[in-house]
Amino acid sequence: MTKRSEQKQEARARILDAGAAHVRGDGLDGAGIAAIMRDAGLTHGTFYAHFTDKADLAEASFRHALTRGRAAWTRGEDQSWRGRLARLARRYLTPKHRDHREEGCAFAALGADAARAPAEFRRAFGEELQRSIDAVCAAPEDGPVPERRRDDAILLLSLCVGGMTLARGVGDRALSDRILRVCRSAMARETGPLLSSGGNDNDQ
Amino acid sequence: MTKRSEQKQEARARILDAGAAHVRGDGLDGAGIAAIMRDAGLTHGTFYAHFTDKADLAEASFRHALTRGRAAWTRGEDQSWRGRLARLARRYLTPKHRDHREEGCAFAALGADAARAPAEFRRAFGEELQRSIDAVCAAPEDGPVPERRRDDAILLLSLCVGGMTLARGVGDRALSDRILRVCRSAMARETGPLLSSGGNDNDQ
DNA sequence: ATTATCTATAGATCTATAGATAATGC
DNA sequence: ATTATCTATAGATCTATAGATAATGC
Repeated sequence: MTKRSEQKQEARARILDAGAAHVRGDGLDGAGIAAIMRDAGLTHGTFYAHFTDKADLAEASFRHALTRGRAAWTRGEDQSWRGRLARLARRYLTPKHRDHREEGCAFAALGADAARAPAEFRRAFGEELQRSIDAVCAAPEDGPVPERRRDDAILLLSLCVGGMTLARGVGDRALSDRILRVCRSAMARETGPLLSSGGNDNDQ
Repeated sequence: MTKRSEQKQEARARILDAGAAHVRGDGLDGAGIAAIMRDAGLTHGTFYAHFTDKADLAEASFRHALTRGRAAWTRGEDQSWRGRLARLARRYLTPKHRDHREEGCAFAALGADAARAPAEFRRAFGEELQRSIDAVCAAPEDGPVPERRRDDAILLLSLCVGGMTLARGVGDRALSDRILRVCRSAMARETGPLLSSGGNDNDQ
């Protein structure tokens, strides 16, 4: 509203952008407040005027990253369930995504970290995953989402996260590329007629 | 050989056991040398008589965990490719495995950590993954492993790691159980006739 | 005499806080 | 006068090292 609160909100937005990048790039522990604030163009100490502590920032950055990611991914021509699946299959398991985890999927970037994180962060992880499942399933104009389709979304997201996790962990480039290729072509197969729901449960 | 070197080797084995548990439980960064040495029944300072530095222990612990895991998992009656697949499908995506990551699969426990680790660790990650792929594929008495079957192993391991990663990250127990259930039943389906290789490429 | 282990600590890193400064708003 | 930001630092944690101790082996 006022110029002052606008200034503060802009600062907070810059901290969140930097936080989302650092958390995905360096992990929940590895991301340091000093480096995040430097990237946000502020000094270290100011941090505590915006967030109560590091855990607060970690959760906000995680949610920020996923909200942005879903917005980018649900944007596009084909808003149907199959269209979204096809976009996921095409864009997720790529070398580009693998090589830029600081701006990629936060589930893959922070999967192992979340398992060790406090309950509050894991609650956020679950809520965001639920939203991502819903985003895969529900085109806005569609009716209620059948549970079988939700199961399919869970399966495909699991494959995406697992394939990306292994492809990123591996030092050998050839093996890493192969993991992406194998999982991507399975995605393409699955988003065809092989899903348990037949992939077209909404079209009967 | 001598009593002295035996004593040292036993100490090293205890450090490795403790290291494998801490690294999987607390992550590469979270695992502290002091706590590991305490669990091994030694004092902090002795550590450097056994390993050059923390990175050395991290890699050795990671390999130790996977070597042990494969030994436990390749033991059993049915040593065929389908038998091993079935065992993987039955035992990996379980609540018990999810709830005890300190003694479970190191790929799932350290997936995100590996992506940020130095090249040396990622080389180890790739080599161990290659060994695990081979362990899934190759029953000792079988002939040469067809590449299609290796692709299937990569796909199934990716699904295992991804499902476990998400199930562990999620705070909500019901959602976590659902992820395990969905991925496990897909595993069971895939280890049936749906794999690209037909699951029986060795039986024609 | 050698060596496996122990005690003590230096040095680096990181979170969080306290007090100062400078720009906005009444 | 209020508040967004900055400077400086306390306190905690962790890796790594140096020097001492005690058990084994020649």
